[in-house]
Amino acid sequence: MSEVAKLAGVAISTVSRALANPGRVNEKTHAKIDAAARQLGYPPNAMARGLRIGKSNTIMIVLPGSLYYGASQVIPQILQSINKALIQSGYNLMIANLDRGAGSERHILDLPFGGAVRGAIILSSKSPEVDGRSLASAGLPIVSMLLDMSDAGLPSVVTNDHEAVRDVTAELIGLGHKRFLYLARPEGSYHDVERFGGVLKALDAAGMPENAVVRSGGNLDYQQGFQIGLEAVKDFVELAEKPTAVIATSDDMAISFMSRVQGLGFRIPGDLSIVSFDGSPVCEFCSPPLSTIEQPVTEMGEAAVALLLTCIEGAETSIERRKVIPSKLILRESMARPRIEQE
Amino acid sequence: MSEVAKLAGVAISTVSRALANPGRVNEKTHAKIDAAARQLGYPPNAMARGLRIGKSNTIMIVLPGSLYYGASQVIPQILQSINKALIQSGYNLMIANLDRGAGSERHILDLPFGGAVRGAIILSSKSPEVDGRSLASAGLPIVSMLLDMSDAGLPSVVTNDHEAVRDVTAELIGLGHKRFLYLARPEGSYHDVERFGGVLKALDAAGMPENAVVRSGGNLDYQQGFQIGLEAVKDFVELAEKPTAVIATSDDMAISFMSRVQGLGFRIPGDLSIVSFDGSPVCEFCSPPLSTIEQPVTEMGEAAVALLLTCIEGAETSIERRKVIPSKLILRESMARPRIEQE
DNA sequence: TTGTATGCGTTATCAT
DNA sequence: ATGATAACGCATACAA
Repeated sequence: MSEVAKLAGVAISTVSRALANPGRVNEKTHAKIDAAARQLGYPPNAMARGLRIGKSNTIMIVLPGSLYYGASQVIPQILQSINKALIQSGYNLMIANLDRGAGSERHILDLPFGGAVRGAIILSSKSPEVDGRSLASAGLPIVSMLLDMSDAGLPSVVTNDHEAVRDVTAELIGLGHKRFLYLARPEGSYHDVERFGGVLKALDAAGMPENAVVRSGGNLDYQQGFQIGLEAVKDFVELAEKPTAVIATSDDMAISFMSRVQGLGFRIPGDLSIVSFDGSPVCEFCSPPLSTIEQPVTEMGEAAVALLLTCIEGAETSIERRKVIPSKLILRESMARPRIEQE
Repeated sequence: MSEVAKLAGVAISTVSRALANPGRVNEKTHAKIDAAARQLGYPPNAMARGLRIGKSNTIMIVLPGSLYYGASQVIPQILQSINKALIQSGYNLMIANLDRGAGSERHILDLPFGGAVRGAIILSSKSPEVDGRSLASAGLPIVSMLLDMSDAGLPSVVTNDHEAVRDVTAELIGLGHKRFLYLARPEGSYHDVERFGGVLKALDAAGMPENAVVRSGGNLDYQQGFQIGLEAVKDFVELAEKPTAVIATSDDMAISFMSRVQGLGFRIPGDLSIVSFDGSPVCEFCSPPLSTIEQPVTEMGEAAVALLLTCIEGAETSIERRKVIPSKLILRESMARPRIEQE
């Protein structure tokens, strides 16, 4: 910077002003400085700037390991939309994986406490915590995504999990289905509560009993979606009264379930209708093409960034605590009327 | 840090030494300093440290937009393995998307030139370049991954694209196949050259003519894998002499091709054998289960990190220019003998 | 082994 | 509107 100042014939502080505050410097000198900077190929030093102003321009995304598996595109799409939105506002994106073991938690916490990051987008219900330090205690703006953590004080961006599942269940009921198999996420998790609640709501609205739906997979703490689908097939074959519709809470579960259950001779959608959650592009090419509830992850990513930047840039106005972006049901051949009317 | 020094009753420089160079300080004082630091919850400031030593501890991964789509898990798996390996060595991972438009290129270049990153892992053949600045000219250690850029002077981590495709083609020939359809990546790209070269090599070795294989999809510059598969179906139906085997260069292409072509009444593997590339977990649940060449992306990520850190930490020894990690052919039902012997 | 002092590149405060 | 200067938090050369 001092070289730029020398070449432009001004003081170093003037250069700083010209490059940072576009308004506070004479137009002519500004032009001279710009020219000098370009000529010298002057690159502003991010760390010096960060040290001086006490703030970084890096945002951290906290991803649980469980999100990394499967055919859905949530991780790539989210990363892409978030990064794009951040760059437009002059921020960078840093990845923080929340794996098992204190090592990753410590690393995640070192980032904000070391002043390296300015804000965080978190996609996990459990926030890292070690040695009494937590993400929240770092005094860092945090936005939750996918999961509603607004009760814990975190602005959240979610989709309408409950209503979407309720609606598709109602749709299945309307088609004539009376017994359901529900492939669950870990029991008690946000998504499990919301989505299974949607099933129960629809049953209730139709005057059907809660035991019209059988759960599978929810007792497993952490695993691949494909595995849940395979386990669910075992549960399915043991059921005396076979469900005619399956509601899966991820495309992976649905895909492995469908594949295996077809191998056992069950016809889809003849014997069994299936609908799942996520909206992976690959669902279109399953046989039969799989109905799925598409999560608008791109929009959710953009909304999360917008919310986070609002927190960071400290708009006086009270920030939104919870933003819901509706999902979209994509109907395909895997859903139909049950072939055999029950009872 | 000064507070820690005061509490421990030592000078600030001693604290610095104790925390950075574990050897150069008395054991007793070290303990005192550690205690004081813990008591105060002292977090070292990453930016101040970076400014002082002139180096950052952040690594950048440059991802082309084209990698983001599809059912394969390359992006998540690579990110996970790279990040894990980096953390173990005390580095952080920053994402840089190489999208179309100069905006993203400029942003990518600002990172190294601004001193924000210490090294880069690049998964694209075209390195960003704007205003005469390029990634290479930033004087930054760079490692290429997936693509062999060792000719351009970049240490590279790749899989054995050529040999893997050659071998699987030979396997198909051994099964009795005589005509092939090849679903290509963008023509002339590294992967296209390597993999299609493998097909030709196998044909040659079997004394078969080059026109035993028909290419599809390579004329398209940039698009989703699924789309290539759909286009290929159009090409396929127009062929007078139908191939009996399809070699796809991504699972996405294979999945959409297989889905559509089955819809037209072709039987797999009866009428048509299919093998693809990537090793996505979802292939196991296709109907029929899809043979695929599994890219060892996790090991490749780890190797890329190891290579990059070698460059950074400047081992005197000459660094490896090209590391090949072999892929693994996963044979499933989509490959079989052709039902109808030709001619 | 430990303390003192300087500088990394930038921004902000205070003069001019 | 611009220039001089201090300070951000840390690491190191040097002195003790």
